[in-house]
Amino acid sequence: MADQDTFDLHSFLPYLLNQAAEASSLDFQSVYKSRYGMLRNEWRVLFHLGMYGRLTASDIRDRSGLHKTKISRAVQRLAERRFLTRLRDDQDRRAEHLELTPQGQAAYRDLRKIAKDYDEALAEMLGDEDVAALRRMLLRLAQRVS
Amino acid sequence: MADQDTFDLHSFLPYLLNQAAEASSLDFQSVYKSRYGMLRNEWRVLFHLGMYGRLTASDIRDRSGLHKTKISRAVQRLAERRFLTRLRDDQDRRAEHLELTPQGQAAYRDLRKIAKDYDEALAEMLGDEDVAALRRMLLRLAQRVS
DNA sequence: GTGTAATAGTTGAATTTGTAACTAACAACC
DNA sequence: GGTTGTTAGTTACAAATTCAACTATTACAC
Repeated sequence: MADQDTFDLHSFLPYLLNQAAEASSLDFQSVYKSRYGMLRNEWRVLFHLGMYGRLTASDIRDRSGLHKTKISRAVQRLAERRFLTRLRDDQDRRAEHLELTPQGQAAYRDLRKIAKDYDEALAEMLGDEDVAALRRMLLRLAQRVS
Repeated sequence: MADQDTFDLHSFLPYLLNQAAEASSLDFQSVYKSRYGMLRNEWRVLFHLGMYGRLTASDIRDRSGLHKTKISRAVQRLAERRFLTRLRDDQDRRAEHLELTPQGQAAYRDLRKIAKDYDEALAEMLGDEDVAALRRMLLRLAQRVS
């Protein structure tokens, strides 16, 4: 059992990444969940629309890597709750342009502020570590892993 | 829309962490799924037992942070497939001691080798970045975020 | 001992996610 | 202008996760 080999689960990158991601997600989740009853995919869609303005579901998929069914359902719920409006494209009637309502924009600005503060708190927690290098490495890992 | 403020979703740590974690998890998932038909919680339980030897479900919960229902169901499936055995404790008959079968140990060693190689490939992909610092920071974030 | 609380682990119902199939609209080719 | 292929987005069904309730056992107080 547990024969000798230098492997430690707790320094295995996929495991570490998951633990860190889960912990920070849960923290931030409690914010958008309690304040706006949103789910993870919903705040992601909200943020994309908040940052880039009017987009179609496909635009969001291309930018976020989120699967189209997740986007479809997130958009549905956000529309029901009047955070965004859907506008059929006249040229291509398959596509829909999504845009935040004033209420959606307000929620975006509110959450963006909180996200920013939270991000800064995380960075501070890392003390004198090189947080810029952390972001660089995470981006690298996210972009192409295999 | 998108009014001026310095916030970028793509450098937001919880978002980056999730993207990186998801990408690397999916990669590694394809290994244990195709080779042993395991799910994520199952390889985690397998690894804990492989590394530490005989443990109870509660031990695993304490060490991994996994929820007890996930552990319960993972153990059930691993036992069905003869990767581990369950032994009722005589002193405390609520508790069960879990231990890998020879087959479970073989799977563990096989996956551990692959994990190690994969981890090294990830580190290599990061080139001359400070991977030790990355692990340190992730551990820090995982341990207590808020 | 008897009653109450705590712990180990399981189960069931409600949500959420993943996968694949689907509809509708456009594009391109003949 | 009809056939074939592609794209936008939705829906249906299966699988996985969450949450709360549950059983069985132990611990503690009196």
